[in-house]
Amino acid sequence: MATIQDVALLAKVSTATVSRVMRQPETVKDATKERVLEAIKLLDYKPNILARHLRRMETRTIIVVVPDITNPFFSEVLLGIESIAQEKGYQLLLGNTQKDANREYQYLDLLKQKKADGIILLTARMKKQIIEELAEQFPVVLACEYIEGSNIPTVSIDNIISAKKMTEHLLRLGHQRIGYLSGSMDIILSRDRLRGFKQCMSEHGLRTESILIQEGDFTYSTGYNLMLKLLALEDPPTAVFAGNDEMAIGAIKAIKKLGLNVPKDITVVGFDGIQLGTIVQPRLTTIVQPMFEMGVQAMQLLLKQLEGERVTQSTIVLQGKLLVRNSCGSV
Amino acid sequence: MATIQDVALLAKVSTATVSRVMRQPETVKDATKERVLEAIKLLDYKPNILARHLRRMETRTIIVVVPDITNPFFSEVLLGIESIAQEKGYQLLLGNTQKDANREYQYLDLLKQKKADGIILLTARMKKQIIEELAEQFPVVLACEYIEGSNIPTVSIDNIISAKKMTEHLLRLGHQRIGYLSGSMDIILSRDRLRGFKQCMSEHGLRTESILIQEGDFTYSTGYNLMLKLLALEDPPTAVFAGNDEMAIGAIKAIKKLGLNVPKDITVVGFDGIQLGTIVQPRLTTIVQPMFEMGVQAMQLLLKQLEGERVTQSTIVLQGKLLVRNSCGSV
DNA sequence: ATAATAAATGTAAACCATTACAAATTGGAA
DNA sequence: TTCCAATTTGTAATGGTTTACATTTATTAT
Repeated sequence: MATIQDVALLAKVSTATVSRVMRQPETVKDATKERVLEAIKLLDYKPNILARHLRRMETRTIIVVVPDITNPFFSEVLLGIESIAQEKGYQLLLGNTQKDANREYQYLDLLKQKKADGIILLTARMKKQIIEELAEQFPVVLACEYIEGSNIPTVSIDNIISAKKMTEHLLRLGHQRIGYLSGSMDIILSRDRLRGFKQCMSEHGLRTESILIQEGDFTYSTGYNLMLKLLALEDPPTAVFAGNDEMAIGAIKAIKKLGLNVPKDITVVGFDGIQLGTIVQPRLTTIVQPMFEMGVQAMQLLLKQLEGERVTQSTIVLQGKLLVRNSCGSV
Repeated sequence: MATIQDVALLAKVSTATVSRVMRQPETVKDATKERVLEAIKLLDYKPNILARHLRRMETRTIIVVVPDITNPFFSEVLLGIESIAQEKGYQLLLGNTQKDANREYQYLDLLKQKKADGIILLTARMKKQIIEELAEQFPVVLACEYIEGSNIPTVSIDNIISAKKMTEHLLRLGHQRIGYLSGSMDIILSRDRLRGFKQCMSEHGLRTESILIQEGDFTYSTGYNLMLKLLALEDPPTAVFAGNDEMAIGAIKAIKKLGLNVPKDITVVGFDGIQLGTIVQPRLTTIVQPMFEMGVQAMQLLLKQLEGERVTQSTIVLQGKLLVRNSCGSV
């Protein structure tokens, strides 16, 4: 494969000139430029990006750490990130972790080793201190999940307020006995959603029975299983709020399995706004998160840092929207 | 950030020795090794991967070109690729194209520029000749889609045989008038599936009416729309074979919309075996592709090439499995 | 003790593009 | 024509690691 030397030789100029033709063509005389371009074409020369990376100490690559690529929620955020990255000439290194915190650390190392210029974390189960130290030295953005009491740049929605909105909707429909299917409690965002639910209930003078609150892990199957549990109660809830759409859909399946109807017998609502919610029967009432937009904003926040701006105290909070469809019986 | 020089200085050895401690510890005396390791720890030294890349002319990165990351089929294949890559210490550079052939070319360039050691194409809409030239020089693997009459290493299922299996199943159930919803015809795999369908029909002495064969683009919405079209016929089919699950699910939705029942009134079957097929009502009869396994095999095939083996004429054909569920009424 | 071999370490080139700085060329003004 | 400034081009150092080859040190056999 041809190097810049070969081009220089063929075009009878120095390597510096060749480099300039590629990076700042204005500074090279037209005649020379043409000779060089011709040589480049002739040799099918492609600059070795590794050498450039080393010399310029940047890779035009960013790492995106994702807990699970097969989760449509994350892939939508990823798409948002990608759209901006692409536009600005950055590549994405996929940091799939399968929810394993150890693998998160591996990607941090990769960043330290300069394999990438920055990192976007869609999940952050690592020790707060470690991420903060990293963020001092490298461009870091948290998206979706965040870290309590840290001032690392973050993009998310307000899960507490959003969960309240949904709960209020259920209360408006007359429900009083509401079940809650939570994601795993070691994720801040599960806790926030549950908090919003509980706050809203108590603000309306209603107690939340702990038996009605079940902890799952955001998957379809736990939604299904936990719902069966709730249905087995002596006095099952009249409505169920699931911490995400997948669990809600699992819950609906469980209800149907027992020959009951959603929303006639039991109302089910979700959280996230994935496409699947429009396909299932009945269509799922949910909180729509601006997934793509979150990705876009996260990338833009990272870009600022990549361009040398010192970004602190910048937490972008987007709106979650209540989307009423059929699964709550109000339409 | 500390360099190898700093470590060498502190440990009072040469940079070569430091390098060796990191790559072949056996060749360094224990006492020296310890001194070096201590220095590394003390300075929190992380080798600059860019320099290593340049020197060794390898990046331990591979590009995966995906037409659409939000498609669950591809993300499952991606997961398979990732599992092996991870195991062997390779990173994945995400090559999302949004089905745009131009963007495929961009990723080829990236490979030529040495940003990665190899490439796995989950989509290949480029000119055959260009890919073949590339494959001469770099490790390339095609997965899922393939290129006709090319001997680039490929992993796929036999779409013709699989489609035949499904068609036979429908015929066994007594259907004679079968509709077919195809993916876009410019994709080889759509053509293969249709071919399998047609072959099977004619082998059983049945004609395939062209009005019953509709071309879509593998999306839920075209499945829906095309199904409405078929239902509007004077003499609609008693069964519909969709070229993929998404379209099948769209078709089911359309049938339900008109107040008809699947499978009682019309049978619908799909192709792929995505998780969604188990969630919809009725559960979808389909051909299950071993998505994860395809990813695994593709990565292994690439690995062989990365390790210097000259892989030719190796086309891995996996089995698609007929999975009978409720949507065809035979259970 | 000495030679021969093996093991451990060091030296310096290589990887290739970029860029600070120096040198050469060009153009215009006096 | 001469000089100065602006433009264009070249030289060589730089980035940090790896590794072929050379050298030194340790080990074994005689």
